[in-house]
Amino acid sequence: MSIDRKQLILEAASKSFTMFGYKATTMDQVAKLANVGKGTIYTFFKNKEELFDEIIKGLVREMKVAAEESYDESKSFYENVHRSLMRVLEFRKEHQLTIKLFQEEKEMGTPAVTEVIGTLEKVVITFIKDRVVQAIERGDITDCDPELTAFVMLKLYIALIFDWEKNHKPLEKEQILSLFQKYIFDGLSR
Amino acid sequence: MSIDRKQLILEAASKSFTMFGYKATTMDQVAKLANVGKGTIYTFFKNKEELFDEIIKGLVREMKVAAEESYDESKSFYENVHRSLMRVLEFRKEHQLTIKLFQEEKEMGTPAVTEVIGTLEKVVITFIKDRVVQAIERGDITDCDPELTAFVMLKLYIALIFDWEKNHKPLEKEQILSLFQKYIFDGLSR
DNA sequence: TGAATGACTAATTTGTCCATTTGGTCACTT
DNA sequence: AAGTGACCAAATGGACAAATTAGTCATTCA
Repeated sequence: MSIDRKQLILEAASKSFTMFGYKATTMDQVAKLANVGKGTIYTFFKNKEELFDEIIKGLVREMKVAAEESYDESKSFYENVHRSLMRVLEFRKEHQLTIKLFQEEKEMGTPAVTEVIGTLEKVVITFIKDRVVQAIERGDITDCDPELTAFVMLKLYIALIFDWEKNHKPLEKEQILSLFQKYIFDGLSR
Repeated sequence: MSIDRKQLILEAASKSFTMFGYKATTMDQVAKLANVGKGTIYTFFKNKEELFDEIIKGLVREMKVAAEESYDESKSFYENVHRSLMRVLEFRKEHQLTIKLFQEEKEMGTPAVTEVIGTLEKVVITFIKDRVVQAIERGDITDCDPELTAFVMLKLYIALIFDWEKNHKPLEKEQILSLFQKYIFDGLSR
């Protein structure tokens, strides 16, 4: 049996997207990186955008699995957020790709990237929202709008990961976690 | 004494920036709107960018005065944040301008606008930071990194004002205030 | 014989003019 | 002396050409 060409292509494309972004990676380049003919790519993927979407779908799937694995019914909501966040932050490769995509979205506005980020955010918010609903039912957290809460958590995460680095040195994983605790869970009041 | 032409120009430009953004307002247009000759503008302002900067300086000054007026030493930090936020949200005209600028920054990346927003954020963060330092000293809030806290507060504000509207109906002033209370001050924990 | 390929084509992007617009000046008016 | 708008140089936008890139398909070869 020959090597799995589809996998080779996915990995090559993923690497290229991470390094150069969506717009700047050419299909020729992906073919070269994957050591396959360009035509081969098109036997597995209808076009560039579908190749991109499949990579994102894979990323979402892995993230979801990771977040679900780290979920423990018996632990508190905060504990679970902590563990999920930790797991997500440890996905260096996937994380790097999303960072690159956020960059490209911000400074070039590539439509395919904008779209992907939109769905990515929707998926994440839906995921968090469901957990928030459970947490409210269980009485882990105070009553709140689950969608809005998920939205705020995601925005806080993005702000700490992407925006803070623009003018300051990056935050450590542990810092990000403790900031989540401080701002979202405990609050600043005495 | 004739009418204050400088003021006329500032108001006309401000109005035009608010309606069409920085790039799309022409100096001819501003002259027409202000009912002055184009040359007159250049007797008061070196160029378009300086005219823009003066408008922003004015906006910052007014905001600062408003925030300072609404500050009351005898009240708690949260109470003061509440009052300042309320005042800022009531500046319809200035608020409209900043919204337009944020839009232009996001979808066209006009350099002059990017720069202005950068300094605007710096000013706001410095302002909040100072208040946070005081609040910590007074024991109003738990110990925290003042800069990071100011950053988080600003980002939360921007997320609620600008980003939430992309996919949901705008939040009311009262909602925004209560969300600040919920997420930043009280926390979600029970 | 069918999976893989890369030369080929169509479509998109980039680069280069030129026409138009716009920021900025200044001789002239009031 | 303050104010102006015709004027000029610089920036911008649009039309067209050149170059790059996405996507196809006849050919190869295992």
